Amino acid sequence: MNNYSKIEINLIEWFNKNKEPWFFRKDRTPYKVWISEVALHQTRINAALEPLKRFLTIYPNVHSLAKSTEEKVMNAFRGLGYYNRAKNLLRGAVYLEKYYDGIFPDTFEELIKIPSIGSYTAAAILSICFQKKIGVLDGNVKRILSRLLFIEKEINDISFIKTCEKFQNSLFSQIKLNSGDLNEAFMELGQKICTPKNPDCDNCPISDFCFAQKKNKQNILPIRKTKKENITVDWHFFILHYENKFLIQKYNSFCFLKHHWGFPSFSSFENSNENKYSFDNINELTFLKKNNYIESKSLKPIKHSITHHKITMHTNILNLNKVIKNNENLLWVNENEITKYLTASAMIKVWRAFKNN
DNA sequence: AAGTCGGGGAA
DNA sequence: TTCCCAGACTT
Repeated sequence: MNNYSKIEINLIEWFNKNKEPWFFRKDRTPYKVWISEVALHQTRINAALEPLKRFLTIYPNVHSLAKSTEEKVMNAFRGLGYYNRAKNLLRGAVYLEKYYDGIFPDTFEELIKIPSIGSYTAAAILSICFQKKIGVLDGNVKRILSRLLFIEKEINDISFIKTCEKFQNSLFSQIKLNSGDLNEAFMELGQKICTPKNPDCDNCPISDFCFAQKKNKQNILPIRKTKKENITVDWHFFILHYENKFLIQKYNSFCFLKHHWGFPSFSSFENSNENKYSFDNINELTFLKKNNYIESKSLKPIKHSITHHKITMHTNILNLNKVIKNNENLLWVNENEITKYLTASAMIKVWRAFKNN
């Protein structure tokens, strides 16, 4: 038996003993695998479980998703972050309806043309749903292979990827068991054993084949690009209160959370004197210039982060004595309606802080 | 090839 | 607290 076979058998055996009974592993239709994989991109499984369940309940199939709207899909995706994924899921569903009558194709070339499906998601769908012999290459697998094969190239370097793909082609071309299981085994190994820090090599089913482990260098791999420096940001929100309503607006061209609904706000950045406003024209919100409010109050600042921005959120509550006119980007809503509009975690944090105040 | 986009869990 | 990372798209 060659090493590829041993790796396959050891991994599958380990997976059968240790796999988690995630709900999204029960019904492996291409649609559910697609949505699940996209929801799990760049996020921890535990954090994604409830939002994913909710999304699949609201949109149980391609057709229901395809006929929805961007705003509703983003709200169904709330809590998961990277909301372009939600918009791309909608685009993907529309594309599937238009070109495939809602039925998933089963080739790599066709799948990656669908919005939101890249090489990772295509390989996941092909192996899990169609038993195609193709390896997925996500962050987990890259980390494992960097150690297993001792790849000292920077992760995502073209030669790093080539080395991984060459190994996977050899492994999967001679696979005897289920290729979807083998892919999931790799990823779950990355979550539980071959972790970013302090991998648990003693309990690793393939440590006998791991070159990094032989050299005791598993902790220095994979090699990553030096990360972008954090930027400190102060983000000021205005909760405008008039009778029973609150003013929210669409962030069409703001620096954060584009296309989300939120409270009128502006950000100030370190090393910059220029503030970014969530409203296009400062005259839209005359309260900032004139004293149109009866009383104001501030909440305790809240910490938040968006990619490399370290944000302190400041909330000002203003009780107005006259209403600011609506336009398409400004909306007065009551407490019950507002939760339908607030999608991003940052905004929900602000709203909760206000409610608990 | 590089920039962008959220969020929470681990250390 | 700080650090870390489970892709795809646009330019």
